[in-house]
Amino acid sequence: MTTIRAIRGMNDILPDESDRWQYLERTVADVLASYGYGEIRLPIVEQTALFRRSIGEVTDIVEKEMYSFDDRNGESLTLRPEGTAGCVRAAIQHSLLGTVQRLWYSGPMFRYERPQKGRQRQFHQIGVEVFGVATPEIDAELILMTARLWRELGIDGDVALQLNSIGSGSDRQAYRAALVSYLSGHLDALDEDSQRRLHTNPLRILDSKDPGTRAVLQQAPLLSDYLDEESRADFARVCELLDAASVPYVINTALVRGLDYYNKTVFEWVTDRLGAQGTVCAGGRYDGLVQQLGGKPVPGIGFAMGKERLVLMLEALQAAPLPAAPADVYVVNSGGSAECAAFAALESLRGALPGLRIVQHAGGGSFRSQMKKADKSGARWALIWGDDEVASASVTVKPLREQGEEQVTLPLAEVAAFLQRRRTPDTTTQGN
RNA sequence: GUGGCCGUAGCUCACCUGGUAGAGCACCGGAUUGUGACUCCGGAGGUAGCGGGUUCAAGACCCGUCGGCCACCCCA
Repeated sequence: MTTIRAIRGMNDILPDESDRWQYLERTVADVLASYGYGEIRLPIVEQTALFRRSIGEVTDIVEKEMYSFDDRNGESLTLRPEGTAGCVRAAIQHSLLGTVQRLWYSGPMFRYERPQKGRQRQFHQIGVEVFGVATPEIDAELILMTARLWRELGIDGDVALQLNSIGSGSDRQAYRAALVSYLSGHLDALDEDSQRRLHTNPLRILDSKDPGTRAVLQQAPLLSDYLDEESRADFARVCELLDAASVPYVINTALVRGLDYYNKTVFEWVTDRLGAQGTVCAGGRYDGLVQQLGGKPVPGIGFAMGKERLVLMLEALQAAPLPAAPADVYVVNSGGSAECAAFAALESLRGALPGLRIVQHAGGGSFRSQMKKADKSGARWALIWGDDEVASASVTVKPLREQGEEQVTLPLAEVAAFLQRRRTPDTTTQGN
């Protein structure tokens, strides 16, 4: 019998790692709440047409990376490859767009790509979207919020902000024509990928890594020369607000973003700690998208961060708190009536001391082997029930960590108070 | 989709130029009839990813295949 494995690129997150994930999720949720953002929970599956119409027909995502399938009624559905489209769809569907909306969501996304460090087929993002604000202070708000988040997470020293404006759709169209015209004159100096992109997504050529292509780009027309007045002014204002808040950034004129719906401000937080997939958070404005998907002409802006990549950062920088041992108290017993006594006493102990993590030994074995498990569990205390304790309605409390403390046998009625007195303010104990 | 490296015990790895598997850690039991950590003793655990080929003989060599990692591409 062949054993069944998880799908390539879709990983299990084991208890060792989930501590770090929870730390990330808690911290993000707290920061978002402190700026007044509300959580929206969205389906993982949407109509395929939603993504085709928003992300762009000629993007790699739509052309070859979507997990699409026919529903039983023949309708084409797709596992969401990103979150913005679904969020916009929900905002339109539920008429949320009459007022400003500050929203966030969290969950899995799916793209059929070759897995590598920081990239998998099922990956997890936290996304943030704001609808209904056309002015650039919201651009700055989002960026400031992410900057605060990196500080809270303790990774701010290892991420850098890149910023650009890609102007309006018509700015970009004019620029695209100029760029294609220029590059067409140097066709044989371009690498193979860039030659292909000349016809599909010419702006992506700007961030090519090929030295020959980069040389050609030296003399290429600049997108910034094609921006209209409003785009220039808004971008200048974003920079001004960031300066005022002392958030450092670098303007990267090659920064374009892969999805079609972006316009004006785009930004990326990048790191050199993660190998080739160094973008940890990215986003931008998408003022035409709501209308494009059938809503009123409401401006939008948003970003997404990759949870896997942030977790890798936390790990690399040892920024997350050490994982807590799973137990505060480990309970051993000699079976039979001692087991019954332990069960009864522990239920009332859990009621009396909420939050105290009490692990009851299961699976039998000698006291010796049970004590070994107690030690391995990282628990601070072992509670011991044997025949003597049952006979005297008491329990033995043995300290496993403290130096110099003796084990004591207490009447059952006093155990809760005893443990309560000795609980540290921070109830978590450090394990392994 | 393309390329490079790699698949030996649960984990990290060894077995040198082919002679039918070994260590450390982890796990289980014991030394200590009801008490962990250190130490000592013992035990279990592998059809060497899978399939084919070369050979008297393959974990070692060759081909294929599946899987992993990293990079290209793409992007969070």
